[in-house]
Amino acid sequence: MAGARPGEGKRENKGGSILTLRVPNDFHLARDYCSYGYFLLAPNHWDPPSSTLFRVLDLAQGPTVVRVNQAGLAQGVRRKLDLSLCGKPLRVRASRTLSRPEQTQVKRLLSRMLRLDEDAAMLAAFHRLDPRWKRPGRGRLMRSPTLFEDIVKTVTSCNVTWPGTIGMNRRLCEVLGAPIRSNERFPFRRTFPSAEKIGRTRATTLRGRCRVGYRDGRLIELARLFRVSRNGEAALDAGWFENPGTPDDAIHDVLLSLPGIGPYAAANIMQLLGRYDRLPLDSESVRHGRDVLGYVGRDAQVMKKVAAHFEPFGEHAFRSYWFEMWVHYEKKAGPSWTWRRETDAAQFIASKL
DNA sequence: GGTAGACCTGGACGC
DNA sequence: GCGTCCAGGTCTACC
Repeated sequence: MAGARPGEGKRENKGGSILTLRVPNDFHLARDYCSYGYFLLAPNHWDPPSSTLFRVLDLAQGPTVVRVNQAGLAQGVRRKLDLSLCGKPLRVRASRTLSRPEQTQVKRLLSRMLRLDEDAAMLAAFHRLDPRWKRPGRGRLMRSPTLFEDIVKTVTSCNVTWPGTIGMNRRLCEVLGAPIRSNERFPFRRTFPSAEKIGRTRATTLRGRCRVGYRDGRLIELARLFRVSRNGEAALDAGWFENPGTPDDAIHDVLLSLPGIGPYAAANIMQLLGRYDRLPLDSESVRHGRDVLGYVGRDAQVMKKVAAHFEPFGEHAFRSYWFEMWVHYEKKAGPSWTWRRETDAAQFIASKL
């Protein structure tokens, strides 16, 4: 189990707290953080030369930036991973001094992002079913620190090209995010906006300044459903979605009933919740079906063939599908941990892949 | 249940 | 620099 025990591995640096976060034996920060496209979306930032993850977090006593490294890493952009780093602890530097509860909060949020609590038995089962990913150690998929952010990122990735998604997320943070208090230079200085903040934002602001287009009303509705009221309750309880005991079908049905969420988005949010049996089929799936799997026919026919191709992977279908596509991207653009957000983003358009 | 068209933005392209 | 076309998933109306 990962995590900094209270009082363990914690130091005060001149600018802020330093924590040590233990990780599972097979965890590699560069490989496992740069495993899903959201690692390129604000307020996440990956710095390839220093193999450092920067992230603005909204903590109990205000926003802070954390810098995360894995112990023993070498400087400079490297195409080949040093897998001997697997399992080495993470060094987390905060931009300010954190209280004890905030240290626990940082641990919890980073653990969700990096899937440090991923079920080891499930990972092993995935590798048995699809041995292609055992040796490279692929299995974890990066996600956001909160379910709400994952949902907003999914909605802003629908019906838009990837550079558009990058722009929407950057502007959501710039316009609605809470600012950090620090004179240091960071890639981002504002949090991802909370459900409370988006829920009380005007549609004209979302459309005009964040340029989310017709998604404005849908994002506000979603935010109001996840917004915690004064009595501490929300119309939608994130804990219910995150609870492993909640049946897959129940979650899927609720997701499909939410504004802005159709079959693709619902399946994608399911995988972000660690439920990998559904495939979020979209135009990328069709491209993959044609270019990599060699299928022919109309889009709908190719999509059906892609679904049938991954059906034997059962409850691990998404991971097999995703890493197959991800390796294809890496063949075109180099290893994901060498990608830069702004300059490499344009490559991730179906027509160019 | 299946299909068509509208919804927006940003990039590519032609002039 | 301007106008046009196109890509992208969801939603609604219609058959």
